[in-house]
Amino acid sequence: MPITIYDVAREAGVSMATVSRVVNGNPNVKPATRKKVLETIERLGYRPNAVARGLASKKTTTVGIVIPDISNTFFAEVVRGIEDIASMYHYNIILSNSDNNVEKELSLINTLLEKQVDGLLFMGGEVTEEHLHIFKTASVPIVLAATKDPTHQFPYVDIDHFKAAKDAVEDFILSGHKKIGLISGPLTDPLMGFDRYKGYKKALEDAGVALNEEYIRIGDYRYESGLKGMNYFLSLEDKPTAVFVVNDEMAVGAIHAIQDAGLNVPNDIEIRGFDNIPISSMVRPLLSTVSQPQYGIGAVAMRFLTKHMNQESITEKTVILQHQLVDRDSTKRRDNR
Amino acid sequence: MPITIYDVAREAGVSMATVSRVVNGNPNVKPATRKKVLETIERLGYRPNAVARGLASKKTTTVGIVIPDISNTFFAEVVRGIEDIASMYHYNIILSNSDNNVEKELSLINTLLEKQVDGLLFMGGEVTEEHLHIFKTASVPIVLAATKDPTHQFPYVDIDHFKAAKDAVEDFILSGHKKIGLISGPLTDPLMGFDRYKGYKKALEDAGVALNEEYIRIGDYRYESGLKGMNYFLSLEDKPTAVFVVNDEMAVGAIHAIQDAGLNVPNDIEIRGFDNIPISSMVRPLLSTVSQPQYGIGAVAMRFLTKHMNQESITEKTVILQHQLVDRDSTKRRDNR
DNA sequence: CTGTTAGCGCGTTCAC
DNA sequence: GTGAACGCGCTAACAG
Repeated sequence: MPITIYDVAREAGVSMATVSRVVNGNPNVKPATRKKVLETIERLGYRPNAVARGLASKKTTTVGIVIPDISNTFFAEVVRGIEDIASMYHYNIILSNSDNNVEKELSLINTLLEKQVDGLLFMGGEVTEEHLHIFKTASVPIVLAATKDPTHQFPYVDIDHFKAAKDAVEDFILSGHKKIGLISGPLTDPLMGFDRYKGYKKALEDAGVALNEEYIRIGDYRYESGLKGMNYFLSLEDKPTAVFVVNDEMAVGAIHAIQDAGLNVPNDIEIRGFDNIPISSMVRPLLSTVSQPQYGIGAVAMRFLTKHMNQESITEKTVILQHQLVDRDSTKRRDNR
Repeated sequence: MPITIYDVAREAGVSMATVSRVVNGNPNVKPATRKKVLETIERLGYRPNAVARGLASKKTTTVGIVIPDISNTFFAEVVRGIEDIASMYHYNIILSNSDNNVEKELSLINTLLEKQVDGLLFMGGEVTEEHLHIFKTASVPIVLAATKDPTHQFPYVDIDHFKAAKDAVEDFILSGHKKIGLISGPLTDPLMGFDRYKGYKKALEDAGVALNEEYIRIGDYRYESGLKGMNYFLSLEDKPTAVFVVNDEMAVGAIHAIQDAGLNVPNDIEIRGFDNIPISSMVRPLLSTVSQPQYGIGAVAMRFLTKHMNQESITEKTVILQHQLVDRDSTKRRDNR
C-alpha cells in the first residue's frame, strides 16, 4: 500500500493542496508549515506518483527517442548527448531501437505518443510520407536528429553531408590525386549514402576528373564491407591512389585490406574515413577522417526540442552543425595548406 | 483537444466500458459492436492515453534502466540486449546514465520509481548500503546486470570475473610463461577491478609463480592507460613476456605501445584482453580476449526481470553466464591444447 | 498563506 | 454482452 499525498496531508495536519505546493516548490507556503510537511514526507518516505501527476498536469517530463541501433557507436554517442541535455532540463528519455525498419519506426512513434511523451526525437534513414503523416498527428513537438526532412516541414539538426564529402574529396584532389576511389553506403540511404556520393561526384566534376565506375564500391557500413571494397580496388590493374570511405568502420577495414596485401597506408594508398568515432584514434595508422559532432548533434537536438516544448522563440527552423577534416596518419601531411 | 475514450463511445453509440473492452482485447464483446467500435477508433484517430491507463491499472509497461555510460561500447551492447527482450514483452525502457556516480545513481533510481516503472534494471560499479536501502523501498522488482550484490539480497546476472581472469592467466602459464604482466582496473572496482585482479593472483599462486609488483599496473579502462601501462613494462630490464589486460580498449593500447617500440605481438609479447567488444576484431593483430556475452547479459537480465514482474516461478536467485577464451592473433597458437 | 473542489482519461467492479 | 459509477493520485483554479 504505497503512501499518497493524502497520507502526508493527514499526518502533517494540512490539506493535500499544501503538500502539493511544497512538493512542487510553490513559494506560497509559510516556512513553518513547509518544514512540517517536509518532515512528514521524510518520515513517511513519501514518493510522489509521477503518473498521477502526469495525468493531472498533462506533462510527463519524458521525451521519446527513436533510433536505428543503440549498439552502433555513432548513435550511442548521439544518445549520450541527448541524455545529458535532457537530464539537465529534468527530462527522462524513453529509448527504442528501430533497426531502420519503417514499420517498426511508425509503431514505436505511436507507442511513444500514447505514453504522452512531451516531445519526440527521431533518428532514421529516411523520412517518408508515412512518417510525415504520423508526425502531424502528434500534439507534441518533434525534432529530427542526424536525419533530414526533405520537405522541410519538421525541424532537424544535422551536418551538411554533401559538402563534407565534397571537402574530403577535394582535399585529395588538391594534393594531386586523380585516381580517387569511393567506398560508399547504399545510394538509397539519403544522407550517408546518396548525399555523400553526390559530394564525391561533384568534387571530381568540379576538378574536371572523369568519373570511373570501377572506383566506386557500395558497402553496408560494416568493417567487412570495407575490407571487401578495398580488395576489389587492389585487384584492379590501375588502382586508386586515394580512397574516401564514407564511414570509419569501413575505412578501418580498407586499411587492413591494404596492409594485408603488403602495401602501406598512406604511402601507397591514402585513406580518409567519415564520422570520427573513437576507433579512428585506436588504429594504426591513426585514421584521418571527416569529423561529425555526434555528441553535439544529440545535445543540440535535445536543446532544440526543449525550446519547442517550452514554446521559447525559435529563430531557425533547422540547425546545420559544422563538420571538419581531421588529418591523422592515414593521409599524407599536406605542407601546402 | 485530444480525443478520448468518451468521444469514441459517443460516436460509436456505446459506453466507454465497451470501448475499453475492445481496446484491451476483452473477449466479452459482440463481434458486430467490436467492429463498429474499431471503425470509429480508426475514423477518429483515437490514441489511448497510456498515462491514464497507468494510473487506473497501476501498470506502466515501462522499465527503468540505470547504466554508467551508454557511449561505452560494452554497455551499449548490453542495453541493446535489454531493449530487444523488453520490446518482445511489450515494455519500453527509460534509460539514464549515472557515470558511476553514487549520488546520481540514487537520484535516478528515485526518479524512475516515481515514474512508476514496473521494474528496474541496475548496472553500476558497486552496490553499497545506500543502494540496498533504496532498493528495499521499491515496490517493484529490481535486477542487477553486469553487477553483483555482495549480500545476495537482490537477483543479478553476470559472469564469474574471478574465474575468467584466472582462466586467462592460467592459459599463459600453461604455455610456459612465468613473467606475466597485468594491466588492471582500479582495485576499488569490485568486479572488473578487484575480482579480475584476484583471479590473476590466484592463477600465479596455484602455479607457484611469485607475484611481482613491477608486473602490475593500474589503468582506468581507457586506451591511453593501456598504452601507458605497457610503456612502463617496456621500460623494465626484465620485461613480461605475456600481459593480461582487463579490458579490450586498454589491450589495444598495449598492443600499439609494443608495436610503436618496434616489437612484435605476439612473438615478443603476448597480449590477451577482456570483454570481446567489436573493436577487438578490427585491429591488427586481431585481439585474443576473454569474451563476455554482453548482449546476453542484457537479454537474460531483462527476461529475468519480466519473470519477477509477472510473478512467474523463479528457480534461481542469480544467473552466472559463461565466459570464454577467444584465441585470435595477439596470442600464439597453442598446439598442445 | 491555506483549504475545497473539480477534473485528468481510463480500468473495473457490479448490476442489468 | 453491455452500461453506470467509482476511484487511481495528483494539479489547478477558486475561495477564503
